[in-house]
Amino acid sequence: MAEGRGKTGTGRARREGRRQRRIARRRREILAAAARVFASKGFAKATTREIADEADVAEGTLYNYFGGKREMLLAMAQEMETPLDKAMIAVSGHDDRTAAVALFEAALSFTERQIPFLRALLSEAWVDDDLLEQYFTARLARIEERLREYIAERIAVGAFRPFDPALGARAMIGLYLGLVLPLIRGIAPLPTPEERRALAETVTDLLLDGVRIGD
Amino acid sequence: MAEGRGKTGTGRARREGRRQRRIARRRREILAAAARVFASKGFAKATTREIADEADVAEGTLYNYFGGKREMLLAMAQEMETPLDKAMIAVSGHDDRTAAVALFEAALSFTERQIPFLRALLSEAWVDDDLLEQYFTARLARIEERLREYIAERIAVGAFRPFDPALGARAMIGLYLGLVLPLIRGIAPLPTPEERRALAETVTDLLLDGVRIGD
Amino acid sequence: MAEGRGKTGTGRARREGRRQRRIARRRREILAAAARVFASKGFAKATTREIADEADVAEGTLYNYFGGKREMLLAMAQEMETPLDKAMIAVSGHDDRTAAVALFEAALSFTERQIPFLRALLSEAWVDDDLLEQYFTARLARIEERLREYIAERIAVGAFRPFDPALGARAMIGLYLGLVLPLIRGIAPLPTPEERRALAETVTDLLLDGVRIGD
Amino acid sequence: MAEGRGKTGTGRARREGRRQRRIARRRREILAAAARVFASKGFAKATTREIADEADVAEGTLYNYFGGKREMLLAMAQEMETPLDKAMIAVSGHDDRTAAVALFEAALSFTERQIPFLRALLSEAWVDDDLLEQYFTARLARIEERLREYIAERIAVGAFRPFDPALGARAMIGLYLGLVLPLIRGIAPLPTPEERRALAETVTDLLLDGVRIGD
DNA sequence: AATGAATGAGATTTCATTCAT
DNA sequence: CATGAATGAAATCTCATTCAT
Repeated sequence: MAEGRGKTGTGRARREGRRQRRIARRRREILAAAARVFASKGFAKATTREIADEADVAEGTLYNYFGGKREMLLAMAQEMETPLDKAMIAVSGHDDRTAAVALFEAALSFTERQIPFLRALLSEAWVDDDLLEQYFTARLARIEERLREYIAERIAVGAFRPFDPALGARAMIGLYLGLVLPLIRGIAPLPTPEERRALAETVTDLLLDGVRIGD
Repeated sequence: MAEGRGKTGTGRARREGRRQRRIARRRREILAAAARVFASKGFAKATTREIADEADVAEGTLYNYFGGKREMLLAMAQEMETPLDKAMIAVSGHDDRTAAVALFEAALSFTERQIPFLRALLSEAWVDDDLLEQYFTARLARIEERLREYIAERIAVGAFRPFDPALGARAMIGLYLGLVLPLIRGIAPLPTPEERRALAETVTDLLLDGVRIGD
Repeated sequence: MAEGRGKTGTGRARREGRRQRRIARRRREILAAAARVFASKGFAKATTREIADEADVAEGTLYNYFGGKREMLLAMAQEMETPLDKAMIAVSGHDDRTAAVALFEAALSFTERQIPFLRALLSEAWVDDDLLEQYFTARLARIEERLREYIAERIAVGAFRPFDPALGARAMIGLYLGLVLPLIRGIAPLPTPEERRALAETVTDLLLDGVRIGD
Repeated sequence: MAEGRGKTGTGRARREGRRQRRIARRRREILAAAARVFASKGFAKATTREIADEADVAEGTLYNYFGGKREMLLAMAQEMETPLDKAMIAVSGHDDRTAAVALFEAALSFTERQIPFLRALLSEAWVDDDLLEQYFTARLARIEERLREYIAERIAVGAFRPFDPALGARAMIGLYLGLVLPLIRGIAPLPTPEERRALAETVTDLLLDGVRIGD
């Protein structure tokens, strides 16, 4: 912040910088270790000893970086990207199919990147209302609203057949969740990029034109 | 001493019957109490003290009916109906839309009836592979297979457009799961019967004909 | 007490007698069952449920016959014969060897008859001073005293070489205990009557003349 | 940073050494406390709370040193010396009487040193077959075999009168056990060194020459 | 008298957190 | 900052005893 303090100052600053980076790195390592443990046994069954072992530090060290077990979970939630807004803006202007496929792919790949955090957080969000609301419901609600508006508009211009936009939005999000949860839980294998695209296209086509031939 | 105890015999049998019923009732009460507690705090955080309080018995009494906390969970799983087979048979012969709406409604109403058990079990199934496999994955896999066959057949006769039946089946189950999980988790309000039907119809129509007008 | 009360009285008395005998028999059965359980797991680890199962009655029934678990143990102790006095009197007048062999055999066969009770009681007497004192130390002390007197007298008349009678008595009782404990504990096989006699004779000869030839 | 840390290196090593010793000492303290408690109430009735109180640590601390109550018992058994082999070798070459007296004294003094452990272990060995076999029967069997061989040999050279060596060995061990158990149990006072020697001599003389004068 | 379900005190064990080194 | 032993609250489970039937 204060600059130009000569050699010593710079040296101290540099050292300070290294220290900061070292601390940040250690923090990330611990968080990643905690995520792995939470993911595999659930938050409640995970022990600080296990986390410490996984992170290769002593138990006491955990408390130099986090206030406690629960704070690690909250830190994970905050660390997680909130990505879909960008993706939604990026696809505006394209036709329905292109946009939908791109969005679906983006959502899938975002999910995959966050799997350990998501798996860890969901284990607890299933029973913790605050966590669920703050980090999941709230985010999904924003997306759902956008979808609702989009659908309503497409119906208004006669591009979509008339149906309840709210139900439609819920169904789309439901479809996404239902496909993605087995990935997070680890019972469905991660798709290759090609499979991901094929999945996105198939689902998009089903959504747009349905399964049935004729009308 | 010997014989001539029509009355006595009956009396003893009757008493035994009452006893059996009393025991079965108590067992159900405890299981329901456990389900409520598991559902609200998750299996791991639930304590036997809370379950006992909720069931209004002493802690020790729990162990006269179940071997321990985990056995209560397994008892819940076994108590749960496996219903969809019947429903699938019931709708065979109807046209696609009628059958699909009926199935979806059946699945929804089955789910609603089992909400406390489902919520309790899922909290643990999220971190317990055995439980997940035995009581969820296995059941869903059977349903998924049936769907796959059905789709393949409809494509073969030219009623459905050609797409990967496996992906289609996964997508349908995913759609169901995604819609139903918020209900189980308790963040979406239970639909009224009318809403349930509307939801089933909307989803079915989306599935069959898609959102888009024209082709 | 009051006799000649006619038919009814006699009938009632008879019935009462039967009842008394039935009760006494049931009591003995329960005590024997308890002894078996105590013997195999020790008093502390034995459970009333196990005793009840072994005796083929309900748990509550135990409390109609005994005040509780501990009272069963005490009842065992009281039930046990105190036999050696008679035996000691019986052998007086015989020569040393005959008397000693007979005594040793009597002690062995008494012990064998009481094995379940002894094993049960000793498990607890090892840690319960009252029980040990009341039922073991006290009895042995009486026997030890008699032995001491006997030895002193034989030394006085020049039949035994001079040695400390107290130590000698302790050694004899110790010899008996050390031989008999493995039987009670169940790690040495019960001797046949012939083996018992051979053991008694060998031990007696060792005691009287030692192992060494010459002098 | 690199090298030149003769002092530091030594310091760290020293600290580590102190730590190791502190841990070992604490372990011994806990084990001794456990032995006292087991000895006075028996293994089954002893509670971890009592052990912790006796050792003046918190209950949880016990589990930093031992896996549980039973592991404490096993640790005691393993900690116990197995001494008599050395003693038996030490006396070979002496005449019978000198050797026997020395052995008996050695056995007595070994026993006395181990009294708390022995008393603790025997309380459980009385009802636990594995413990008895592993830590008592097995050791005694080895000693018994040696005695048997020794007796057989002495009989062969005409030094001992002919009798069953197996019975003789059993009798000698029985004599030892019977004399020593009251000491372990705490009902006979510990002998002074002089009394110990007198006891060893008396018992040896009885064994060698018997009580009887003449033949 | 017999039964066995209910009880609740108490035992063992785990684990998040603290703190002296 | 790192360490890891100590802590003690809390959880699960057992079992002797009671008591309504």
